[in-house]
Amino acid sequence: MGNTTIKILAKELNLSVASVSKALRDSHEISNKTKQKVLALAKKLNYIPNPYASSLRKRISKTIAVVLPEVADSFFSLAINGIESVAQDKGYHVLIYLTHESFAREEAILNEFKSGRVDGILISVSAETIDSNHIKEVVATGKPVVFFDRICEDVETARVITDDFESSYQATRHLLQQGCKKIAYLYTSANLSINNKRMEGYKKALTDNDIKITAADIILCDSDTEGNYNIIKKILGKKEKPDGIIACVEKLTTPVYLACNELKLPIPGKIKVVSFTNLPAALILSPTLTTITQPAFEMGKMAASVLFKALEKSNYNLKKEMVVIPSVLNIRQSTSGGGSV
Amino acid sequence: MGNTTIKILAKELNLSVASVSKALRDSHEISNKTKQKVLALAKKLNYIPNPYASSLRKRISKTIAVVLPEVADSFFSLAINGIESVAQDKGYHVLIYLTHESFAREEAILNEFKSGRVDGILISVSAETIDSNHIKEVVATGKPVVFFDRICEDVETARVITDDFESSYQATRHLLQQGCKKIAYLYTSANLSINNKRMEGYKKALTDNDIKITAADIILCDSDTEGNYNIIKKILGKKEKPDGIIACVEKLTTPVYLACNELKLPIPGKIKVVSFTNLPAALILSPTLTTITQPAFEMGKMAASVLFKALEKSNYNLKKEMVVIPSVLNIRQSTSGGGSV
DNA sequence: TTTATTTACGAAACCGTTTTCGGCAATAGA
DNA sequence: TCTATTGCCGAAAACGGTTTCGTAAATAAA
Repeated sequence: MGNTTIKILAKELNLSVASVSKALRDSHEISNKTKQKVLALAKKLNYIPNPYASSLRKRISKTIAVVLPEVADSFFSLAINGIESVAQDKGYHVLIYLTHESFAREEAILNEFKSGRVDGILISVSAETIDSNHIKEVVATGKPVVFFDRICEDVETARVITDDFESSYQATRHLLQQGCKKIAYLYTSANLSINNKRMEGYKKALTDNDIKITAADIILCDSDTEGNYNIIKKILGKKEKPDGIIACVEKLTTPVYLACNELKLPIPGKIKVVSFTNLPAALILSPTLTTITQPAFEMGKMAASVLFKALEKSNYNLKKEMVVIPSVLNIRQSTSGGGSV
Repeated sequence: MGNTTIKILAKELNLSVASVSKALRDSHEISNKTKQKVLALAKKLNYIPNPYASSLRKRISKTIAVVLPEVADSFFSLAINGIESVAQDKGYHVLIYLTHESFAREEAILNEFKSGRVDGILISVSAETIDSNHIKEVVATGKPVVFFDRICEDVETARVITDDFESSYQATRHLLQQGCKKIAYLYTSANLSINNKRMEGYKKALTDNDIKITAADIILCDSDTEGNYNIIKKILGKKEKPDGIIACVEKLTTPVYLACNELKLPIPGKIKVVSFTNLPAALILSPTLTTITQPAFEMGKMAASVLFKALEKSNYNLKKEMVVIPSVLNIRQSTSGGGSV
């Protein structure tokens, strides 16, 4: 397709390709008069530089990668919005990759980044990711990598996270203050940094309040809603059932509510519920849901900003960079009352 | 960063770069013995081809673009999952662009696609998009474009949509059957194909049931939740208030429920509600929400599949291609009862 | 006036890969 | 034995920009 190239512009203007290239990049080596002519013709012919030719020569792609587990829940949706908005501002393009929580895919994707396809990487690791060599290898090439939300503790690079420990601690304490005696902690993956931090916060709040931690109250859930529903129903069906629940990811919210409805366990009367979620619908659940909302958009934006700082000044040191943006506990009906109906 | 290139492999093996290149692409011109040696060394040195060099030479980028208004609600999140899954299967990369419902951005983004950065485009147009020349221009270059969900009627290219008219008709009829006499239709943008189709379905259902259409019942909403809340509250505060609501986009759900709560208007007792949404939380709202759920994931997947058909066989004709994947009406409590509490 | 410097441009190499074309040797066919 | 074919490989020209370096003319400095 007869796309206009620099060569065409050059011929048309009786200039060399070198001069045209420089004129387009506003080089001081080119007179204003010539620049005007070049720009005018470029505009007239709707000249659009071939990005790959440019990338090849300059060894810069003006592209970043965002690798995510999935874009199913509202957290990553909002994060993408944040990331994309700053990327667009900076004139960068964003490639998106989903690992679907698979370590193998994550490895393959990261490996490809050594090729120079992208200038920098934003990543939130999969739930299967225990080993982090694939990431370390990319970091070792000098390409800036910034973690957001789900990080690998043992990789020395920038991270943008929220205060998982602290917010989980607060949520647990809140439940205790509301009269809960036996709080269950629901999670979905044993090796995610965020889950561990949240679990630690939960445990700390319990021990700080002289409540001993019961292994049976820490419940590993499934990945599908149906399975989780059954798991939760089983837990809540026991004689020694919890009177409080912390759901550490958004998708556990629905099965929890469903199970409570099914078992005729009134929230917050018999059981109080708090969930890590960004769902706007928390406001219209019945009862309205007490949530810990993560600053998803801000985290995406911040992660991208940190990345661009590294891209713009090559000497910028990402190793020690760490930004913590606090989550907020929104207290609503699902945890109200002092244990009474 | 001393990335291994074909040149390095060639020197190491005493071969020409041409031969190495051919060996890597499994050309018949190269003996098996040589291929083995090349592959072995490539693996050993973790050779990763420079994608931009390849793209430049082959004039193929192995990349597609997905342009979306935003990734805020669950529809586009699910669609991205669908798209990405087939792209990854095909070995393609996906660039994501958000227009944030701005026509100007959409234009700029589309214009850039003439450069060869991407091989094909998946697009759901912005709410501001009335004129479609920017899309026609890209189509005219021969680059495959497929619309999904939000289409431009006047651009001749493939489209993957859902049955907006039909499902809206069904939803409206359902409300009528449940006893509604005055149904309000809430929408957010006047020039979106999907909104128009839905509105037509709504109108047709009314006239088919001998109910005359009242302009005041067709309500243009805002883009922010706060504003919508006020608008809806005003509508529902009037003496001649509706007894049924169709919310044509997901984000209208929360303000509708909030307004009803605030005004002590029981759902479905005084007013019945149905919403176009994919929110899993519809199940745990109180009352549970009757929804029209769009096959978001499937639409994304299908749109990508259609695009790849065009990418794989260049003679494939997208002009007439059109896939309609039906939405489904999930009847729940928010529309139950014959008008009684 | 002579020399030094600046201005404005062009030739050519280069980025890493792909592809065309040509050629040499080994094999097959006559 | 001589020719035709096949198998295997390399030289070189692309792809479309960017960048280095050289240079002629114009200007400034001496």
